[in-house]
Amino acid sequence: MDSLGDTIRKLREDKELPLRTVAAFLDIDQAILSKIERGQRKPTREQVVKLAAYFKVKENDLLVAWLSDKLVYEVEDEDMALKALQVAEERVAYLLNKKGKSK
Amino acid sequence: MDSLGDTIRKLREDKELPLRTVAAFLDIDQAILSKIERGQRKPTREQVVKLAAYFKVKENDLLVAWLSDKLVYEVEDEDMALKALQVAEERVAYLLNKKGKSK
DNA sequence: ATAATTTTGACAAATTATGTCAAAATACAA
DNA sequence: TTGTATTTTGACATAATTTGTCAAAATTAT
Repeated sequence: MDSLGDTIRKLREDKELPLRTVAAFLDIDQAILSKIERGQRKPTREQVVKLAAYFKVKENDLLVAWLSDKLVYEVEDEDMALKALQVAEERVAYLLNKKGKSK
Repeated sequence: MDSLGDTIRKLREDKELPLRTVAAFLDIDQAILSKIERGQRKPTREQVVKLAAYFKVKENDLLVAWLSDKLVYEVEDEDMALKALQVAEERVAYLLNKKGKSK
């Protein structure tokens, strides 16, 4: 699976658009978009949503990539990264279950 | 599994120590420790390490709880929280595998 | 070679995290 | 009760991190 940056770059290059154009749509400097595409910066949630609309791809797909990027970034230099992710998963599953039942 | 805050509170209460004492050891105001124990604030990594030493519990156990707290916090109000965690897990597993092989 | 695009890095602005403080609330003892 | 220790709360200050701009350097395409 590609990183979010790779995905965005591909989408942009497929349409042969310069950074300038997409960055203008996002209302940011092209320098940032360049960095986002190469994983040196993380886009905001709003930027991801805008990009999904702009490129007409599923918003959720891009958001999953964006969120998981952030998660990986948060744990990547920790020894117990995997374990922490597993524990987090358990807890989220538990929270979701609880919320589901309360309806 | 308990949250990190609950764990810390139990450890402190077992030894019948006031917030003041442990907070002094951490070199922070007791107000913050109170909030940490109730999950209103997140401790720093250094504070977690110090606490593990102070209470003589496994540092990794506390760090896993701390990290997973942060992960849950990061995704909790997103619909695709679980999916994002799973993707992140895959990626981390992949990264670990790669690192392992390069030795 | 030159024009367009992308990348880089120094810096600024905005946001979020971390902390202090003092007063209010709570628990506990006398 | 009354007083005393402890905990909690919230307003505010400070520090750290994120997000952004800008202009120049590097790269790519004509």
